Amino acid sequence: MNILEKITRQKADFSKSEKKVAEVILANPQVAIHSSIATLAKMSNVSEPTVNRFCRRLDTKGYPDFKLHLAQSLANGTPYVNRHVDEYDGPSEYTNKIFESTMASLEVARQSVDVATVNRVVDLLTQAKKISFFGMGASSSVAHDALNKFFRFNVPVVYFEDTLMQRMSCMNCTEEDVVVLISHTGRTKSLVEIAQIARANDAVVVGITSGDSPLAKECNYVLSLAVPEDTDLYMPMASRIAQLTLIDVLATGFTLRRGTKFRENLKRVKDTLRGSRFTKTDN
Amino acid sequence: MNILEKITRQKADFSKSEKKVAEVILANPQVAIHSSIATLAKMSNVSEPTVNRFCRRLDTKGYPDFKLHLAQSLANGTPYVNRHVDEYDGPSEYTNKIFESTMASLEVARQSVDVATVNRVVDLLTQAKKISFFGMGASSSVAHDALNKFFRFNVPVVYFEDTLMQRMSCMNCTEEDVVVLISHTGRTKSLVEIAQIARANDAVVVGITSGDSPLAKECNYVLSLAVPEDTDLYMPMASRIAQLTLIDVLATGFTLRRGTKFRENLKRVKDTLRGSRFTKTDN
DNA sequence: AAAATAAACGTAGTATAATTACAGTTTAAT
DNA sequence: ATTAAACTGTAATTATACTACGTTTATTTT
Repeated sequence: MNILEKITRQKADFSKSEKKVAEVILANPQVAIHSSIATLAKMSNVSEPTVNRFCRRLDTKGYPDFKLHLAQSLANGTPYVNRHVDEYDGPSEYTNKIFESTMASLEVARQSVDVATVNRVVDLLTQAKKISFFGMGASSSVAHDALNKFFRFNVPVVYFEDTLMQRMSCMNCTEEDVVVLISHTGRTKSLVEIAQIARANDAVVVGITSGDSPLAKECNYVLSLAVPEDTDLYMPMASRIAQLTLIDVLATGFTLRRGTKFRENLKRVKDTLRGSRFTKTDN
Repeated sequence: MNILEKITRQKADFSKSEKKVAEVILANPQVAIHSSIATLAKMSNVSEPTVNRFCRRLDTKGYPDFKLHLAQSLANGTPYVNRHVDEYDGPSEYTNKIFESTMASLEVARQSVDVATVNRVVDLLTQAKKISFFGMGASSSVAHDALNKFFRFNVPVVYFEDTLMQRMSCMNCTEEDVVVLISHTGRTKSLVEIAQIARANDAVVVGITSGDSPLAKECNYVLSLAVPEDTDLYMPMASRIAQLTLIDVLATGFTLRRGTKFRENLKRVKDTLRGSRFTKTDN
C-alpha cells in the first residue's frame, strides 16, 4: 500500500535513470508531490517520459496517479494507531498519542457495537417508568453523564455514586424499570450484586460492559464494547470515552424514537438554559 | 488540515453551484480523487471554472492541489466527517454517524490544542498544593472524571457539583492552588463568578473552554478546544469527549512529570483495586 | 418598484502538463 | 564483433487545467 516503501523495495529492479528519480523522490517526497512531471524530471536529470515510466513501473496509471498515491503515503499512513506513551515523550508527543489512540479505540468500539441490541435497549428505555445509571470508580462519571443527558428528556432518571444507595434504589425496582450498569471489566463485585438485586426485583438490567464477564452474565442485555483493557501504565482508559459515546448513541436513539412532540420539549429545555448564560454579545 | 471536514464546515459560505460540487465530493470522495476537473464538473452539473473556484475557496492552489489534499484526507484511515443525524435514520445509521462525528471532533480538537499551554498547565498541576475541578451541567461529569483520575495520584483534589460549595472552596484558595474550570461555551454565569473568586484569592485559574468567552477572560491559562457547538438538535455534545481526552492528556503529562517513584505508587493503587474485583479466573 | 451594482456562472480561448510514438543509444548475449 | 534487447531522450500529440470576458442572476439603493 505505502508507495514509499514500495519504491525502496523495488529499487533494485529499476533502471539507472529510474533510480535517479527514486532517489530524488525518497530524498524529498514533500517537494515531489507539489512538482510537475517536468520539474521532477529536471531535478532528477532525466527526461519526462522516464519519470512517466517510473510511475507505471509502480503500478500507477501515470504521473498524476502516482502523486496521489504518494500524497496518501505521506499523510502519515495510519495515524490512528494505538501508539503507547513512553517515558521520554514530550508534551506534543503524548498529546497526539493520546488523542490518536482514543480515536483508534472509538473506531474499534464502533465496529463492535451490536446495532440490534442498541435498538432493543432504546426500545426499553423509551418505555421505562424509571431509568437508573450506575457505575463504580472511573465508570461513575459515565453514569453521571448519562444522568445529565437523560435528565433533559424529562424522564425519571436516577444516579447514585454510593453503593448502598444503589442497592436501595434497586430494591424498589419494578418490571417497568430499566437499570443500566456501566463497568469496563465487568468484574466489580458490588456492581454484580446490584445486577442481581435489580433482576430479583424484575427490573430490566442492561450492562455496558465486557462480553464475557461476571456482570454480563447477570444482565438481560449486554452492550459490549471491544475496547482493549489498558495494559499500559501511562495510558488513559479509553473505554470510558467509548462508553460515553455509546450513551450518546442511546440518547440519540431515544430522542428519535420519541418523535416530534418530544423533540419540541427538548428544544424548550435548551432554551431555558440561556437564562443562566452570558449572551454572545455581552462578552 | 482535513479537507473533508473543511468542506462540511464552510459549506454554508459556498455559493449555490459550489454547494453542488461539495455534495458530489462528500458523497463519494474516492471517485473525486480519480476524476479530472471536467468529469467532476459534469457530475456536479456545473462548469469547470466553478470547480476551480471551489478549490481556491478552500485555500488550495487549484484543482490538482485540491485533489492532493483530498487524497491525504482520505488516506487517514476513514473519512470521519461530521455527518448529522436526521429524523429518518435507523439504529445502524445513527450509531455510525455518532461514532464518526465524535472521532471527527476529536481530530479537530487534537489539532487545536496548544501544546505549550498544556505543558505549562501540567507544570502548575504538579506543583499545586490543591487541585479543584469544577463544571456545571454537562461539564460536571467531566470534572467528576477528572477527580477520579487525579485522585489516584494521591494529590489533594477537590470536586463539587454544587455552586455554593464551589464558591466556598474557592474562597479558601491560596496562590499554591490550581482551579480547573470546565465549560464548553464559557458563558455559564456561575462558573465565571467562580473564576473571579478563585483569582481574587490568588489561585491559578485554568479554563478548559472556548477561546473567546467571558470565562476565558477570567482565566490565567486557557486550554481551548475548537470543537464546534452543537447546532443540531439530535447531535450529542462532542465537546465533552474532547474535554475528557484533554483531561487524559493532563493526567498523562502529570504522571510523566512526577517521575519514577511516583509511578510506582500509582501501580500500587491499581493493584489495590484488585481486591474489589472478581479475578479473571473466577467468572 | 425600478435602476444600479455586485456577485455568480458559463463559454471560449489559452496555457500548461502529461502521454505517446519514434528514433538514437547503450548494454548484454551470442 | 554482431545482433537483439532494453533504455533513454526528442518531438509531436493529447489531455487537462486555467484565464479572460461576457451573460445571467441576485442584491442593494434610490
